[in-house]
Amino acid sequence: MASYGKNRKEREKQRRAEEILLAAEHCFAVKGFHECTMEDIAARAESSVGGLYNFFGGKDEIYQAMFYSRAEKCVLELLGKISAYDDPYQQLEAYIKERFGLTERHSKFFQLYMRDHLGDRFKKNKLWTEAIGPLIEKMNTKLIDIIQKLINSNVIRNDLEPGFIAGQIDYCIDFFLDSWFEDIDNKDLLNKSGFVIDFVFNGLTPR
Amino acid sequence: MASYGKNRKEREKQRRAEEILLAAEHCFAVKGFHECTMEDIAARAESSVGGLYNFFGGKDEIYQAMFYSRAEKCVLELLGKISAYDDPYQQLEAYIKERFGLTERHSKFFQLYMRDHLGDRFKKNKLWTEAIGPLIEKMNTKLIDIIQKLINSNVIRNDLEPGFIAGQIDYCIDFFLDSWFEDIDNKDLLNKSGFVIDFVFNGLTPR
DNA sequence: TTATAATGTGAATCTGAGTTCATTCTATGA
DNA sequence: TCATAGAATGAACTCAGATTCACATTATAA
Repeated sequence: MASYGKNRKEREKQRRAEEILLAAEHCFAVKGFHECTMEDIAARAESSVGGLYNFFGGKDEIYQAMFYSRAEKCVLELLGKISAYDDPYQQLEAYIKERFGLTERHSKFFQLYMRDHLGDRFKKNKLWTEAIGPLIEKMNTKLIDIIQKLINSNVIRNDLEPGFIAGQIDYCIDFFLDSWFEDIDNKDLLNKSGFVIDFVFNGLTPR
Repeated sequence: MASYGKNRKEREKQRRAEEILLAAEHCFAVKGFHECTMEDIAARAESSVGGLYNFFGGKDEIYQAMFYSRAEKCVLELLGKISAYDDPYQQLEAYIKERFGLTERHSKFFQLYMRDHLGDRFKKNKLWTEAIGPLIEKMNTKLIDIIQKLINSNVIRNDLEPGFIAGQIDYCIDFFLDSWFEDIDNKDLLNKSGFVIDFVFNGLTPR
């Protein structure tokens, strides 16, 4: 049957495209966007340079397709984990734990994210403003929402902006992530979430 | 007198070279290393492309000369401010305040630093490992030293690694810096140092 | 089996940007 | 005034790397 075969072809093509994205993810993460060549990607995808163009329009398109699909997946996973809880404190814990989990599971992507996109934020290019930005916004909104509930129930002090608190929590997490990347297989990240909770709630003052 | 004229020439050359670095600093900060061309720099320095090569060996050399001179200056300024105090708590305050001050005074440089070097850390290139790394190390050692004293005198709790605390403080500061860069002329940074102190010492728990 | 479409290949082409260089300009010092 | 050295200029050169393309291979469907 014609349509059956066509569907299989479709899936096959999808699969091959995904393999290319996987290769690209690795190469971009290791070298950064500019230093990574189409040959690098082709080699890792066990393809020829020209072959890549059967699936994507060019280097930029590969980068964007790969980057966006990863970012979207991460955000969905994160929101999924949070929604397993009703209690906002547990949600906050889940958020922090899952930030670590995501980084462990998608370490290549986050390596790339840090490498290229802490700079790209300033560039305000299309990929960022139209695709990635909204995703991050969505996550941030969720976190602020949780924090607001914790303020209302007097678990968190009420004299600070929820947005400010959300940012500070994220940066505390980022500290661990950055340290982890500098010595990637030494320590397991998941266990660090307790430290973050402790630090952001109790601070440095002795008890 | 010959030697007199020669010295003036020297100084003139120095001055012109510094102008070029200033132009380069701007261009690199705005576009990032790869997107910034020699023509961009030449235009901003009111020079021709070829003219730049009378002062520097090439694009890389310009970048490195500029980057290192800025980094060195910043570290010296920071250490200078700290050494004005004997009391470690005041030193910590001075550190935080001066981190903000530096960023305000050298905003171009720090914009570039964030753009390119949060990625370059992973690259471990020569500029980083031999020049910038040691500078940062020096600053970090100083901060850890201060924190250790505060732990000893029971101003800071003693159940956390000083290195960990130093990192967390830096990341709290970075949060403000990043926010500032996203809306650069809105808020004055200097006033934020109180927030950092408050947050890292008291945390989120209501009093 | 064979026609056809899809995919793979890598050498050739194109492009953009860093570097070089022959030449011109400017300032110094005799 | 004139000779010389240093600086400025920008067109030409070079080269890495993205893209294209003519051709080969493979898989599907009749």
